[in-house]
Amino acid sequence: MNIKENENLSILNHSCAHLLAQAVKHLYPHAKFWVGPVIEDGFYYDIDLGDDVIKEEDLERIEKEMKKISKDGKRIVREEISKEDALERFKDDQYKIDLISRMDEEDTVISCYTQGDFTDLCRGPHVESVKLLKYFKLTKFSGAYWKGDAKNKMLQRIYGVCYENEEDLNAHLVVLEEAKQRDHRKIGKEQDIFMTHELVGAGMPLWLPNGALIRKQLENYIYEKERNMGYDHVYTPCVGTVDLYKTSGHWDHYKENMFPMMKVDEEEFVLRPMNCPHHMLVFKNKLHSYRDLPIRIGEFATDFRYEASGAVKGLERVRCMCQNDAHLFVTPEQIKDEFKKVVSLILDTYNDFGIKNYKFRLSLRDPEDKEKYFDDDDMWNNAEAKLREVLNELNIEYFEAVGEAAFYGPKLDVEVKPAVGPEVTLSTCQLDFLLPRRFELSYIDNKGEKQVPVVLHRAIFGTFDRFTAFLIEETKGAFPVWLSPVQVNIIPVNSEYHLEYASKIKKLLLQNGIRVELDDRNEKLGYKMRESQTRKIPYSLILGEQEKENNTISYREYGKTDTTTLSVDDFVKFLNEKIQNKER
RNA sequence: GCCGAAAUAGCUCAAUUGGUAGAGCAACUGACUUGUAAUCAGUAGGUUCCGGGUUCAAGUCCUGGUUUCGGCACCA
Repeated sequence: MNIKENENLSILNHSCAHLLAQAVKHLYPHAKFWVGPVIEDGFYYDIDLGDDVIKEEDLERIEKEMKKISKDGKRIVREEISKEDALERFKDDQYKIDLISRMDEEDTVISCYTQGDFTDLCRGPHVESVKLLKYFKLTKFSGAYWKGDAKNKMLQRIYGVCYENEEDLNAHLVVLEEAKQRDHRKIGKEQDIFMTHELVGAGMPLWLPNGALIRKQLENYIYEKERNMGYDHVYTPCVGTVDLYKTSGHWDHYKENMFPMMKVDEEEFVLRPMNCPHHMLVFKNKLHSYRDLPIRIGEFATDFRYEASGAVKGLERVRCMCQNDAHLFVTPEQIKDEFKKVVSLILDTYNDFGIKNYKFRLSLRDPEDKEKYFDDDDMWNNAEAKLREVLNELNIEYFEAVGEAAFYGPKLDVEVKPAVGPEVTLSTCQLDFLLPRRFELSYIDNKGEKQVPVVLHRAIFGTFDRFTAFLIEETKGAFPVWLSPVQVNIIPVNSEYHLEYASKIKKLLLQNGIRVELDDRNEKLGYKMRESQTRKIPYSLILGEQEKENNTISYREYGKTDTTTLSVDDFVKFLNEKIQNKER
C-alpha cells in the first residue's frame, strides 16, 4: 500500500508526524522543527536537537510519549493567521521563518494546527483528534542534511508509519520483514553467490562459482542478442591516462569519484570509471562512411568508481563493476530508430526475465545548473525533444526528472525498487552530442563532407553486478532453470545400491549440457530432499529401484510436492525445452 | 563523506555489575542403508574484526582504524 497515494492514510500519517513532533518537544524542549512530510512508506520529521542525537533507546521513549499524548485525546485545531502574525509568532524559530518567507506571494494567510501544548505550521488537513492516532510505530532514525544539502547542518530525522487499525500496521511490518528475507545480500550469502572480504576492500565483491555461473548465463544471453542486432564487441583496457578523461570531460566532473591517479614515470593513469572514451577511440581508428553507420561497439567492461563509503551495498552499488556497455555511433537521422531499437531490446529482455515492476525515467538537465551541464541550449532542447518524441511514438509511460541527465546529454533510465533501500537505475540509454565533438569524431556523408556522428550510450543490464542483485531479489533466489547454478540434483534412494544408475544418469545429463549434482552421501532421502529444496534447485531427481528397472527418472520441481516419472530421454527433452525457452 | 549502530566457530546467535568464551546447524569419524523438508553417537572447530591503552583481570571499559547495517548526501 502506498501511503502517499491513499488520501485518508496520508492525513493520518501527516497527523502522526505532528504527534511525533509534540512528543519530541516534550522530551527535548529545545527542539526546533523543520519539515515532517508523508512519504510512500509513512512519514518522517526532520528535527534540530542542538547537540543531542537520537539513539535506539530514545525511539522507544518518544514512542511512549506519543502514546501518552494520544491517550490524552486533545483535539487538533486549525487556525489561520496572517503572514505577519506568523512571522511574529515564530520569530525565535529560524526554520519556521525560513518556511514562511519562502511561501508563495498569494499565500497571505497561514494555517497552523494546535494540539494541546503544541502548535505547528501546516497546510493540513489533519485528523480531528490525536486520539485517532493509535496504531503507529517509529521505524528508523538517522541524520539528514537540512534542505537535503550536504553543505548544511545535519538534522535528526525520525521515520514512522501510522495505520487505521492494528491489522494494517502489523501487515505492514510483515511486509518489511519479508523484504529483508529476499535481500540479495542475505540470499547471496546463503546460496554462495558472492562474498566480500575486508582485505579486498569495501564495494569489491568476489563472485563465487554459483554467482559466476549465473553471470556467465547473463553474458551469453545479452551477447547473443547484441550480435543479432549488429553489435561488434571489443576488449579495451581497464586503465586510461588522465588526458583521456580530460579530453572526454569526465575528469572535471568526476575526478573526486575516481580511484586516485597513478603516476608511472612521467605518465598519469587512472582506473577507468567508464568506457566511453575508449570506445570513441575505437570508432576513430578508421575512416567511416555514412554507409557504415550505425556502428555499434559493445563491451562487457570492468569499471572502477570510488563510491562514497556510505553508498556501497552488496552487488547493487560497488566500486568494481562490470557494465554491459555499448556505444552506438549514428547519423542524426538514425537517432530515433536506434533509440527505439534500444528501448525494444530493454523491453524484450525484461520480458524474458519476467521483470514487471519498473519505471521509465526521462532524465533531463537542470537548465539552472550551468556547472554540471555544458552550455548549449539548442543542443539540449533538441536532444530532449528527440527523446520525448521517441517515447511518445513508442507509447511508453514515463516520468520526467529534472537534473538527472548526464553532463553530456539527456537519458532514458529504467528505475527499479530493491528489497531494501531507495530505487536504483538498471538500464540506461543516453543521447550524446558532446563527446563525439570532444574526440573530433567524424564520418563522410553522401556529399563527401565530414560530419560529426551522434552517440547513444546504452547498458541493458546496467551492470552485471546490479542486475544480478535485482534478479536475486525478484526470484527470491529460486532462479529459473536456465539461470540456476545447479539445474538438477540427483538423489539416489539408496546411496549404495542405486549409485551406479544415478552416476549413469548424471553422466548423461552432463553430456547434454545440464548442470547436475549427485548427492551420494549416506543420508536419508528426506534429509537430502530438504537440502535440495532449501538450496532451491529447480529439479530434484529421485532414483531408486523403480527408476532403475524401467530406465526412468522421477523428478520433483522446486516448490512443489508431487513427483513426475518420465523416461530418461523424455526428461532430457523436457529439460532442454525449458532451458531453451528460458521458462520461469 | 555525514549521523547512528554493529562485528564472538563455516552459518545463525548466547556469554550477569569487567572474573574459566557456549549452543544449534554445517564439517569430520563411526553405526544405520534409508522412496520425497532434519537418523543416532562421537570428534574437531576461536589471537572474540585489527592496532594501542586502562586494570590483578577485557569479548565486555577507553582510543585509533577496517568492514558491515539503517538513513542522509552522492550516483558519468
